[in-house]
Amino acid sequence: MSESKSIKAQQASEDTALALDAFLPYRAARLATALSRALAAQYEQRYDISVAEWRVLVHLTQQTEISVRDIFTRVDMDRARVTRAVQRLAGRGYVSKIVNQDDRRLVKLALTTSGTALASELSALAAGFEAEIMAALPDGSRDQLMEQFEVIEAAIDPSRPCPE
Amino acid sequence: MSESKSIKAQQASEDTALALDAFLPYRAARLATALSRALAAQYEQRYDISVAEWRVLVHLTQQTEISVRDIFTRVDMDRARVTRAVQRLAGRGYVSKIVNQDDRRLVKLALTTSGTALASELSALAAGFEAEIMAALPDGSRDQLMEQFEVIEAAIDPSRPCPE
DNA sequence: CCATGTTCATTTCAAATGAAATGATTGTCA
DNA sequence: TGACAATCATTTCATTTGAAATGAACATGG
Repeated sequence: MSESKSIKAQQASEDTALALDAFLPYRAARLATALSRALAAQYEQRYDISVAEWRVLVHLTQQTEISVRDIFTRVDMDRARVTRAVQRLAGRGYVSKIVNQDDRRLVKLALTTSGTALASELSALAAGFEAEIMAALPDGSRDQLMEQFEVIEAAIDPSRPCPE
Repeated sequence: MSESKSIKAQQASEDTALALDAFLPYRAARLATALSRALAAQYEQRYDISVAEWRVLVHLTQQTEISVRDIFTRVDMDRARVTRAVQRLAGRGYVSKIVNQDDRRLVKLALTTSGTALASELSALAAGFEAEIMAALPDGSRDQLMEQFEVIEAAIDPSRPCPE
């Protein structure tokens, strides 16, 4: 092992050096993938459900009779990704797709009976997962976090209600 | 427009309904992609650099004479992704790759002169980006956020120093 | 010194991804 | 009414992704 191999840990031009560990976008990405992976590990195998499918399911738990567009605009996913997730969920009988007769370009999505059951299980699992994690933080941290997330997102996206 | 089309906003089994907007993994993912996209928009075109390449560059700003493994273990990326990012950076003359003579399986990566210059520009840009965002939050929020991220990651990953 | 097992970086290959194209439907406005 | 634009879901296609395979170099234990 090249122990004292003159570890030249050369800090390239200190003035501009950026500590990646303390850099918000990087840390946010790391946190998000860690959370996503840990949660997915709890259902992907057991239920054979992808993250995209999970999001569609949970979203339909809140509002049903909704279109593909309604989902991908709200759920931060690509149109194609939502379409595919819905296709697979429909193929497995968890979601029903019927053409909206008022506007036949739209599709009315809804959970089937088994879809509702599945969504309930997943929701319970997810709630438990989150509770377990938040238990490591002091009370109120959750609301505080959400509030901070909200502010940051607003600061990023100019199309948001940005007072000033 | 099907105004009063009996929007049956049916809340499937309220007890298990999960508010996606208040669900930490979802919000973290949304925040991360928003940050990543906004930042990438500032350099991807101008410098023709991907997120993976950006991470490698910035990482080499902190420690050089380092291997591919050192990077992907610390930077939350796949081995293959790091290899590819390094390949492209090397091909464009930003990064040098030399075989480590003490252990010829390893590669010693380092920024070239132009790589150092590019990294400096990108670091400055990134720092500015972050500062602009953090300005929307009260003082101290940044450290607080990082601390919370740290705790959450520790709560997720059992392989971390989890006192108890 | 040899055999076996590890650890690297890279490549392979199948699956996921998303931007743009498509086709079907609706809105608009002359 | 009819041409033209807009909107929706889906599909296409080229790129990206990551898990596993590969090959090269080292470590270990007989």
